[in-house]
Amino acid sequence: MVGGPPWWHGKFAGYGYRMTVPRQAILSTLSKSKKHLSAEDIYLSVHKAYPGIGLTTVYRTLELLVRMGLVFKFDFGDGRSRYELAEGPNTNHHHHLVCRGCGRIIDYSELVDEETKILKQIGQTLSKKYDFSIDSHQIHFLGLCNKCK
Amino acid sequence: MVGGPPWWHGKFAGYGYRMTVPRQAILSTLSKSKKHLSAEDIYLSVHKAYPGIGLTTVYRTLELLVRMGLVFKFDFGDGRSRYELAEGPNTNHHHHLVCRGCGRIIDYSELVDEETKILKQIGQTLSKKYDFSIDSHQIHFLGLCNKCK
DNA sequence: AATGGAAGTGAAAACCATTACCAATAAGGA
DNA sequence: TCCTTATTGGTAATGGTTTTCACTTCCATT
Ligand SMILES: [Mn+2]
Ligand SMILES: [Mn+2]
Ligand SMILES: [Zn+2]
Ligand SMILES: [Zn+2]
Repeated sequence: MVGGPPWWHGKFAGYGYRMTVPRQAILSTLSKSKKHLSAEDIYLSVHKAYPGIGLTTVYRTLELLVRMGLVFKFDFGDGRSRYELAEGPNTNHHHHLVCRGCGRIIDYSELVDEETKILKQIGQTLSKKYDFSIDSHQIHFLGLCNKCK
Repeated sequence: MVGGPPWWHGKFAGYGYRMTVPRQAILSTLSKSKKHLSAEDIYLSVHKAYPGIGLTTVYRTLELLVRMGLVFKFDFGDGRSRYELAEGPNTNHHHHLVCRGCGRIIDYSELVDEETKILKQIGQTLSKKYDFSIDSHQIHFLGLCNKCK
């Protein structure tokens, strides 16, 4: 329940990156939110505590975090990218239902175990056949939510 | 092998839409390509045969076709949307490997039968639980292709 | 054939999320 | 503390997509 340094602290030095205040703040914001935040969402949130942090830095940091595998980047079709913390001690593997009417996103983690089993198998087959190293996957179900149909 | 009117001809009148030259041309371009075309790709292709057709119409038409379910729209992370004809007599259900290094997209249709089986099941469960009507799904495997790893 | 309303179109301008640029700053090992 | 270099923030561009608006085409009805 209590502290200790956040679990991502170690990840930076190893790559030759520095752990800075903006990076802390952005990771902290991501870890506290359960939504799918846009770059601007994150900028506004971070900006309250650290008004000096600029939007450019948010974009740069997100790109870095995605490259490091700490954050997932999604496109749900609303014209801006959405970010969420990758699986860690506090987040579970899940996929998404995307409403084409209102853009609502529903996370689901039911049955991901079954999915995962089959996807792992498929991933292995594809890796071999196409000489492609897979490091993550996304599943989107598209349709209409209860309010929109 | 030979003609008859394209299979999509019927789909328009039913919705109160008209079958026009630009729409014909765009569908024709999509049906002849095996790649994942951007709006500009389509514009350039269509423009050769019909120099009068504008980029705006391409965007508008693609939006319409996506709404009608005749075309799928994808975001593979290269900053522009990509389109491909939905499944018909000539196209098969498939999913994608997306290379984070060079952006290469690999279509695969191996094992989609197994996927489909499980996804149909999962889709039903989710539909019911979230009162959400699913009309399509996408699976992306992200990683590095042989040239990039 | 003439008419009128609705659907469709193209050129240009506006939009806006993201990126490039560059001078200034801060992190962290020696 | 000093030095090297990663990092940052403001501003200006970039570029894919959307909006606007006047004009054209389609088609059901006189
Ligand atoms: Mn999610
Ligand atoms: Mn494809
Ligand atoms: Zn909805
Ligand atoms: Zn590649």
